[in-house]
Amino acid sequence: MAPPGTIGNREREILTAIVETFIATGEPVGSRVLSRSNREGLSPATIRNVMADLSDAGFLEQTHTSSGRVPTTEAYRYYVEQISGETHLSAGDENIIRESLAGTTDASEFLERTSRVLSLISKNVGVAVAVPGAKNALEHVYFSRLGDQKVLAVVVTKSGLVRDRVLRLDISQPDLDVAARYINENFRGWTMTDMRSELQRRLEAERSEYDQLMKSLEQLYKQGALAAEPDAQTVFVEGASNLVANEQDRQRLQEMLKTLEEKGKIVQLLEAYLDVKQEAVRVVIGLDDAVPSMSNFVLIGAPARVGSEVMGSLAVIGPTRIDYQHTMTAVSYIARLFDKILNESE
Amino acid sequence: MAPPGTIGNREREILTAIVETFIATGEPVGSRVLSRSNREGLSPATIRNVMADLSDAGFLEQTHTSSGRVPTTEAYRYYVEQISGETHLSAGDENIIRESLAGTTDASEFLERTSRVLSLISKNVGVAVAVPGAKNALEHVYFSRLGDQKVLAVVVTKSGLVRDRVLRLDISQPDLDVAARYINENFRGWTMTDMRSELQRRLEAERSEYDQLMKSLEQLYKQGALAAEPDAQTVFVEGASNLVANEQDRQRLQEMLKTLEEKGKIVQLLEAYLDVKQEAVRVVIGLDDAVPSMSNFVLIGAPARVGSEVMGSLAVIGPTRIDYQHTMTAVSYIARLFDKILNESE
DNA sequence: TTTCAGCACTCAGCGCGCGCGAGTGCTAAC
DNA sequence: GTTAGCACTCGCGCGCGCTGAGTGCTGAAA
Repeated sequence: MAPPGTIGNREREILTAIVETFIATGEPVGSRVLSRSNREGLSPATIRNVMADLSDAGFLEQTHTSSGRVPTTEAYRYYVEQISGETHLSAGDENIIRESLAGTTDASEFLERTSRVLSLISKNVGVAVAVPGAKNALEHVYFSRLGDQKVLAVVVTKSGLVRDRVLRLDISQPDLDVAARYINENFRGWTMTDMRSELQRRLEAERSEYDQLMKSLEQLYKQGALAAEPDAQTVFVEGASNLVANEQDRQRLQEMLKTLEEKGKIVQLLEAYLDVKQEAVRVVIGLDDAVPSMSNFVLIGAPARVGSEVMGSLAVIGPTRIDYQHTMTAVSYIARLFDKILNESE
Repeated sequence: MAPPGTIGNREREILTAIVETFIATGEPVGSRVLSRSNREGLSPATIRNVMADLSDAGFLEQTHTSSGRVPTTEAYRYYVEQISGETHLSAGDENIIRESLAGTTDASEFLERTSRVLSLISKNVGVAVAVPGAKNALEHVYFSRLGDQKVLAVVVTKSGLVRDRVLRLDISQPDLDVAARYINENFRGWTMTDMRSELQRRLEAERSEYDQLMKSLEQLYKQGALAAEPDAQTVFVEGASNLVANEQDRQRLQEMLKTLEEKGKIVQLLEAYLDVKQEAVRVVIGLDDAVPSMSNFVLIGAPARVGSEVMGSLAVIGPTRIDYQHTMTAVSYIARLFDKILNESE
């Protein structure tokens, strides 16, 4: 017998088999079925011994003394380590993805569709968020007087992210044009964050002169015309209805749905777990420390980037007994497609 | 005894009492409780007689022979007819509404928040849709070349609806400016629909000349720069998680959630049932012919208008045992507020 | 004619006991 | 190290009877 905590070849094989059959059936797996599907033809008794060891090592649990075994969070972590590397996307999935995402030109639209595609393919919750834009480079701004006291502000980033808002301000169109020209000429190519802080510095410094331009800029700035906080519209969640099938407890189901409605929480979740610096698909098993009701749920996600610039992230949220292989492949494929499609037109 | 089908004074009073206590408790109501709460002090036996009549008339149902009575769809319809007219918004609700909606300047933002506010107040599903914009008057368009082959198109309507999209096109900025100026000078104030058809006519007519302007316009038009189809982003649904508490059947729950995810279906639902020409709050009881799984659900909605122009609609979707009085008041209040807030700055 | 007390009847829900069967751990033999 | 055998555990489904809320009906009082 292997020392507790360690995993030998035999153990690994059986653990993998348990995880896979549990994912397939959703029911605790016993030694009998396992022995039948085992190609080495081990007897149930032998398997029981191994299972006992795996239980000691913390990879398996029993709902009650005489039930089959259920993989623990640890078991899934181990399982995912084993399988990662292999990738093959089914033709059907590839079709769905290509059809839904072809012809997309801007990041926001791509991400919105992505959430839908992911939910379709994984039969779970697909989410996507577009990065606040704070780190994006400014392409240009555009101000336009609307009605009596309303001003439309449009901010466009190099990466094609567009964001508009209507402000309650009373500035004439010529003044707006001057302000826009000032920003476009001085700050094109700056990140939003840098631009904001530099602008603020200049406003402070030149307060004394206080000409019309500075006055307009200050008003625009204060009303958030150039703000870059996460925007509610840039979080996309799709397929929440799939949770109904995957969570029996009504109380928890309701809490999870509520969480998914809070866009801010989603952003937080993805930011906390997805290391945007790393390109690969990331699998987080057990989301309970972020969202208590999601203890037996996982996040499979990846950053969405164009070249080296991070534009957002995409992920699938599903129960621990999700099809990891399948989902990881799809996520990774779409992440690469994102880069490819959005790069080709720059 | 009143002839079957008709409702006398006594019957009406009892029916109202039944509907109200059922809404409050959610459990079939029997003759005993009813007699206790009845201020005329009728005995259970008498009430039973009346209840039998109401059952015959199709206003009450029993889940089984020896259970209390449950109001039918008909009963709710009758009940709503009775109560409509009275309105008083609680101070708490008014606060929530004022706080959430104050300072909103554009219709889209207002409607988005409205869906959240409605879901909070009614503890049910709040929805809001912004009208496609087809009937909105054009304020101006704005085209901007982004990257190598990308063009940003922004369309602004008089009512403050902004809509942007990125197109894959290769037109120079000067050409874009010419095109934008052409549209702004010729079509400002036109409805989107009229503008589109007139533009198409001109394109056809002047095809022979085929100068650069016409060429740009045609490309822009074809890529949908001026399109006005319903946009996914202009449908707001909030509070879907509240359904968990209100629908016991998992199958149906899942179907309903799925329906709420299909933005198109929501638009359809509101369009079908809300007569935008009419200003008042509309209550639709039993949504089964539109959505089979929503047979015991109701829609309480109103058009959102600025002056006489319809900008969208807002509604609450909830179970038949919703607090009609309360919800209707909130919906009506917000609809009026919409007009007031968005009007004052034009 | 209307109201109501009394009574027999219905039936969902609940708790209880029981047997089935899947699955286990342990032991002893190979 | 492997495995057959065996005693044991325990969730689950089923049937049963009781309880209590609620009904319809009848016949008497107002």
